[in-house]
Amino acid sequence: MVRVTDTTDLRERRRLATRAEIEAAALDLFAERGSERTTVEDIAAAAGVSQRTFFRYFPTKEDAVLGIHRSFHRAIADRIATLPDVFAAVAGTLAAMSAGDGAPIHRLLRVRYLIARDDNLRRVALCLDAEFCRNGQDLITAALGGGTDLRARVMMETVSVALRAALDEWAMRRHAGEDADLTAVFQQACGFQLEMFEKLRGYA
Amino acid sequence: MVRVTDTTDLRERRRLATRAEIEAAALDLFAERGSERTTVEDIAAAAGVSQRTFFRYFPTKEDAVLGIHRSFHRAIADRIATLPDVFAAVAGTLAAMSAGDGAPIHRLLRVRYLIARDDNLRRVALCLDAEFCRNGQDLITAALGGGTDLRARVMMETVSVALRAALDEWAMRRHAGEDADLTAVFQQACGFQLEMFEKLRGYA
DNA sequence: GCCGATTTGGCAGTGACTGCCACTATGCTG
DNA sequence: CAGCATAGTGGCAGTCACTGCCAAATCGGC
Repeated sequence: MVRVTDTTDLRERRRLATRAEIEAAALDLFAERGSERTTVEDIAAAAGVSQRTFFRYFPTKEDAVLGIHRSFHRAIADRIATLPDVFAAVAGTLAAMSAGDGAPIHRLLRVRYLIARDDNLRRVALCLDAEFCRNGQDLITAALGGGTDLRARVMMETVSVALRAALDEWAMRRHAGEDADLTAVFQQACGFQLEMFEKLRGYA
Repeated sequence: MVRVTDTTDLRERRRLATRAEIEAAALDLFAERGSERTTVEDIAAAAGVSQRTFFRYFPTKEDAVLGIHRSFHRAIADRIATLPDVFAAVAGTLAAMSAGDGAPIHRLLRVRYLIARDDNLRRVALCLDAEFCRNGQDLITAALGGGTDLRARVMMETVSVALRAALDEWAMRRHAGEDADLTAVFQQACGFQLEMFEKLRGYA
């Protein structure tokens, strides 16, 4: 996504270039000293723009690095909209991403690794996940028809747990040198959930 | 929890009274105009203290109303520490609370209803839930022994989903006049999860 | 009634973010 | 190619959350 070239409009190109520059600067600074010890002024200066301009591109400093996160959510939501099986939608997106040219997955890896070690960033990412769940919830209730809103919510948030945990685990393992597969880790996380409910069936 | 009397120390009593006053003021103001449209100055003035003093009692304005939330988490964590079955721990806490004198559950009801309608508050509460999950995760790995940290995380976060959804659903229903039972709603939420994984077993 | 510890308020400062205004650059039009 | 509407940028002032610091008041024990 977000290809800097591929557009004839100079203004548009410039805009995308600036955006990319800010994102890169934020990524570097966050990795270096953490998001809390980095000010918007720092990021803006590193990207060669004013603070005011920074806020025209991103609403918060955390948002500057969470772009892939957002597009990742969008990709999953698109799948959910067509086939309303949340597990399949996530697994499919993960597989498609792993099979792709590698750029998005590398961005995701870097950001997820950052998130895993940065409390502030993790909080913000968690809120984004919650937003994503609300969207997905609406898609599911729209597709499967109304009735219990609670069911759709629980479904979305439950896969979201497995997905989030898998992303963190994957990022940590990859950073440690292992060549972990995202889809595999996700399925492992789902496996733990399944196991929980296998035991639970005793109660209910 | 937080009994205003029951202490001989006058200072301590005063402190608790001030704390309770601030909490009540925040609760009222948040209910009236939402947490974002309420400033710390507003809360402090309503509670009859300075802004500086407010921040000696609570680190953020959102924290002023999330006290029960915290003690609720503590109660669950205590149970997990003794018996490391997360479902049982949550269900047990819920049952004990419902059976109690009613004060904590009414506070919880009010706050949860607030949270369900206030985006900002919901975000903060979600972050508290995440913190709670991290604690619980540590307790589980400590009790059940190490190995996969991922499993403990997934377990905690998965029950947390059911719990959070149940709390919201319960608060909404109760506010609508129905006399919904928290434990029952929680079990319903868990039931939806179980159902998900019953279908999932086809894939795996 | 005095002393040490606690609590409080005020004030200045930082950092996130917004609204406003003037300035510049772009790209379209005659 | 000059001229103009529009988009993009920077600066500035302002609000709000939150912190550190210092002085005044209060409390509890002697």
